[in-house]
Amino acid sequence: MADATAASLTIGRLARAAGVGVETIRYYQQRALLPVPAAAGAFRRYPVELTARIRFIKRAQELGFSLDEITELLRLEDGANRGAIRRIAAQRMEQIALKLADLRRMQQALAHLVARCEHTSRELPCPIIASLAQGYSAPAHRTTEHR
Amino acid sequence: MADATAASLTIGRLARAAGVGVETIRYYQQRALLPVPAAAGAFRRYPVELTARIRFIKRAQELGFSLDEITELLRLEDGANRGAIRRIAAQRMEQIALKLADLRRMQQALAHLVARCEHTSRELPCPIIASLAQGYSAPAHRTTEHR
DNA sequence: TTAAACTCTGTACCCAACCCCAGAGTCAAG
DNA sequence: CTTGACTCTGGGGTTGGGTACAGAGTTTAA
Repeated sequence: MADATAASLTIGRLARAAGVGVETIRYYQQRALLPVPAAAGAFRRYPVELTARIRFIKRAQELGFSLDEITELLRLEDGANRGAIRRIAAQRMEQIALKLADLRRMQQALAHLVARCEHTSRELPCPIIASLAQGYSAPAHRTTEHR
Repeated sequence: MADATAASLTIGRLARAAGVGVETIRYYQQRALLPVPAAAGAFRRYPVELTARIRFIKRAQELGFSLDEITELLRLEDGANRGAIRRIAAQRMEQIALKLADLRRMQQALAHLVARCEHTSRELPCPIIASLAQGYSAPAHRTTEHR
């Protein structure tokens, strides 16, 4: 008769309850996003409350937070330090703004090229190709995006 | 006598001329984005024209094309098949549009949360945290299964 | 009671686009 | 002719967020 107060789940049930895979839970444990309960017998048992914690993580990911950022948020989970929480959110918004600007630039450039390509006579070279062949900007230092 | 028309470079010089690392060139060779010239003596020699090809690749990357897409573009480099070229560009624009929509949703959600956080009394829980704790929308797949 | 379904630990692999290193050979300037 | 800068091949590692076994032990429902 285990205690009736803290219902507990096997890792598989917890995973299903939270809508993730077992491996994900173990991975989060490695990343210290989730606690590793002491084994009761051969297998570990997980309090149901962890379901909410996993959902928290997943929801934050939907908003684009990295697991590192989520670790921070989780550290502030009690909500006591709103300044810190808002700072993380603001940082994330700034990253988003940068990425948006980036994508809008690409979109513009592409739209421009495609439009030109549609209106250029077949005798002239394709403007998309031509532009790519010429327009490479600075080799200042590699600027390939990698978030 | 070696031809005076086709000046040739060592891989290091080519890399510097194109503004990339030697490793990058070798990598592009593996990906068949660049030809591997037959070795003349112990080392290979690269025609200067490859500089333009590398710049083409880099410029296309700036516009967000993947190396796979660039391979396609390079296959169409002569510009004969504009329809195909435009299709690739259009695909890329669609990817960008999707990503933009995605980011705008995130931005909105975050802005909303931060604003609420700023205007909520200190007695109530921080809305950012509270929302994360609750709002997770379950993923369609993987309820029971493993694939 | 027995077989399916689960859990444990540990390691390896996936993607993209490279970067870095070792060790041996080679080329070119002084 | 030496020395230092380069090139070759071949392998490994990086980041992020996981996924996929392998092999052994355990639980549980029929």
